[in-house]
Amino acid sequence: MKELPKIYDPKAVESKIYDMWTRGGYFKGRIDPDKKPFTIVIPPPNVTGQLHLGHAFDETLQDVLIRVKRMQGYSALWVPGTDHAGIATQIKVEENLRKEGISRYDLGREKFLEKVWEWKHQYGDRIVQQLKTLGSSCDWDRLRFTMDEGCSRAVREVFVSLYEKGLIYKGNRIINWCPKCRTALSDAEVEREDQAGNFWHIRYNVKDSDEYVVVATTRPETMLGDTAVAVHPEDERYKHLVGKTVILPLVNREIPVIADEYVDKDFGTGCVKMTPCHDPNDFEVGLRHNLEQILVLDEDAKINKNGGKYEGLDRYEARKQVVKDLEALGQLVKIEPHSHNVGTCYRCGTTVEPLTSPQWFVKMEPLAKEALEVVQDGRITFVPDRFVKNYTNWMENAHDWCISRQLWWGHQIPAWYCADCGHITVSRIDPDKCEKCGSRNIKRDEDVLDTWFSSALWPFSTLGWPDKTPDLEYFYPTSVLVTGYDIIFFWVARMIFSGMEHMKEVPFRTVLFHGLIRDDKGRKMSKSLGNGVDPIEVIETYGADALRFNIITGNSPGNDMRYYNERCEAMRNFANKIWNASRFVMMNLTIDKNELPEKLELEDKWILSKLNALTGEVNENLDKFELGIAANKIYDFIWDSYCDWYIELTKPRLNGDDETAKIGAQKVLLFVLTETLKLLHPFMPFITEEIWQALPHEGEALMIEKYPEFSEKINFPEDEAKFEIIMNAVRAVRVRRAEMNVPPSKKPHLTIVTDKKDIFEAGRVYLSKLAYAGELTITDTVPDTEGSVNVVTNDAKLYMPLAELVDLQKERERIEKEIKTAKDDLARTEGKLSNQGFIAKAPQAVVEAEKEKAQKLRDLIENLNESLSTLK
RNA sequence: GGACGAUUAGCUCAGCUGGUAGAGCACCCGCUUGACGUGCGGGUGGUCACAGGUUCGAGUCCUGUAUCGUCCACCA
Repeated sequence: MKELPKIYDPKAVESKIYDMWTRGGYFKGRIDPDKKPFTIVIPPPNVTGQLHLGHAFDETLQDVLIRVKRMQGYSALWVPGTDHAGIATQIKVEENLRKEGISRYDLGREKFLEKVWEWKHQYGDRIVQQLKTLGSSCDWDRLRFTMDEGCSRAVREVFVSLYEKGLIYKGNRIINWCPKCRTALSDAEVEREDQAGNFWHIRYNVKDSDEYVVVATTRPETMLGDTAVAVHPEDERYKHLVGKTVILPLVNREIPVIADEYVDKDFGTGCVKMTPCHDPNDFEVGLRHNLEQILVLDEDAKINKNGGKYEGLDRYEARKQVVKDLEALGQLVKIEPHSHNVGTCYRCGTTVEPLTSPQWFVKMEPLAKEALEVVQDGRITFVPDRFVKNYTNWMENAHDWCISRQLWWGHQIPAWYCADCGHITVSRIDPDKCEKCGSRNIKRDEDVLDTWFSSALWPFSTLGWPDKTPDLEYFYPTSVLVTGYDIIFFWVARMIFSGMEHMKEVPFRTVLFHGLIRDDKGRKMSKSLGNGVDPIEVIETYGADALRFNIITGNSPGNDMRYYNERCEAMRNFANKIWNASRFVMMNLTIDKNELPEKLELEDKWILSKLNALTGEVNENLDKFELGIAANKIYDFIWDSYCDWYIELTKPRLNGDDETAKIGAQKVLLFVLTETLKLLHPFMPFITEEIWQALPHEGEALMIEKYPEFSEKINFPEDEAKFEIIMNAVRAVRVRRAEMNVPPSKKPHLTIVTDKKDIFEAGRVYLSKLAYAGELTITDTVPDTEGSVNVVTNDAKLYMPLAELVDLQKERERIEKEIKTAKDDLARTEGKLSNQGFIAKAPQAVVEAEKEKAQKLRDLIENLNESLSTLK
């Protein structure tokens, strides 16, 4: 048996163990008709940089699930991969170039993309490395990237097929435009924030009349693009103006007054300026009334040539100038402070500008229908289920999805425009001529697709789709998707309708949502705050197992959690505890086979039965995705039951002369430790594997051992209860001694008076050790108790001659106090039992438990009374 | 304007299908108990945000209220 160091050093074992697993090929997902598949596809981390704690959380949950299932005999596959992250990555690379003083335009598309690929290789590899450091048991042979050849084919196939079905269309519609990223965004990519602003009230004069209307706006510069003023059809104040025209100030354009239900009579002045090109509502109204569309902003959010003399001004400068000019003209009625909601780009935070632009869209309504059904009818389960409501609400109201991006990094849209006939050719293979007129004068769309378009296909594109691969056949649908609730709309929703549309089957059976990891003050971790925690640094300090256990415990599904180094420290201590317990077992081991002895002592049955109960509970909680509860139970068992009690209990046998007893203790120690390591392995894979390898074992690796299951063979509830009687006595003695400050070195003669002599006799060997007894007498008759300290439990009265420490008066008071507490307790219990409602309506088991409790209290009171009467 | 979450020991959090509250850290007392001081034994500490209700019984279910947080939403 090899000698283990006193303190567990994660650095010395983690990479070694990981290599061993890799060499063994244990991460490999194998198609095995005799096994059930269990599949997870990783939410692909962006290749923008490095992993953060949020990833560590995500990956740990997945690794626990996949390791458990693998041990339970499933053919487990965890597909790893990374995401090209269109905007995010492009921004990063552009920032990098800017340091050298060049822009992407200087390089040109082709050269720029080379640079991005370089970046991708560098950071993609780094992320893979970090995933391995965490212990992730991914099948690395199946590593994928959203822009690799296969995924790109999937994207192309989906785009073309949706286009053919009429579910993808190109249209000049209002979209969210980020002037900094210079691209269109989907609704999901726009974040909303309240900003302080103003309501500018502007007077529009009615043509050929002294009348005027006043409109209020938060964005006065957009008036340059106004093409109507709208009022409510029933609004008596303005009814007579409908059909007339007003003169748009500054521009001096005649625009009609129209009536539309959209206008709220009671809000503002009841008159709304209509800017169809720069407001989504106005756009809709404009369509209804056939209003002219005048776009006044360019892609940098500067006023374009339609803005007349304001051309070239930035939107905010234009705002100032417009207001100033209006004021000069006397058309500005008033300015009211008003906070309003503005959209910002989720990548760069710039205020987005709604504007009309020719873009590609996915028609949502037909796709949403089935996506809603599968979640409603349970074909997909959300954990926790409260997110169903969130999902449903979004899916029911989803607008068409703008999928084109004016970027270079991404999947280029497979559409070709004919310069001769204007036809758009959308094709699976690059065409060399227009499919309609045959002209060779065609040009490919420069735009790329939304990153999330390819992510949406991830569960099946990674398994080989659009080909009919054996992987796809066997591993799809995937089993569980693990992800943060923050990307339910971006990703989860879109995977669901994509799976249903292209695979005719759900992409996953269960979605396990987790929360966000925040800093110790509850703030979101972010670069700007500088409060981010690097998981790799944490692993350096505390070890991967400690980080994993920290993340898994003390947190319930779907809830955010705060990260504390202190907690990691506690988990590192736990790892060290296991290490030393194992070290103890190994030091005492003379056997080389893991098997239970023929004869089991009471304490053996107790620990085995406890282990068995733990096994049952762990499995139950894993089935419910309560990983934190499962992990906590293992923690408690190892620390409390195994280390603090059982190991101490075996010491007399291990150090004794009885060879059979010695071997027996070793066997149970080894058996329980091994089973515990199996239970713990998915949570703390490194240390458990390292220890298991050093223990007598059959098989190659712990990670492919069978996960323990509840077994009647080691289920001893009665013996468990009997042993608890001894434990209670030990605890009672310890409490008394602690109260009197008796040091462990002081070992008085202990007399146990009980009618359960056989039980205490069974524990004789270690009872004296744990209760610090010099000599031990177990009897049913009360001895001479002169000068004794009395200790009382339900089942025994214990006496220790510590005359010098005994103050009779205090002893009497203490016992009387205990009697009173017990009596109060009993009164409450009996009150319950005499309550007819309780007896009649409470479950049988609860009533029984209550009766048992009453009996125990009566025994205790009796013992206390006797103890009091013999006090001298 | 909707929806959701949180409110439990000094701090951070558990507490599943209702049966008089748990952990880690912190704090206090004691310990060279031959695995571990990253340890051992013992202990202090909670009217479970508030108000009602259902129930024999509620931290746990229902209805409100308050505070904090998140998401969704086209009021110009």
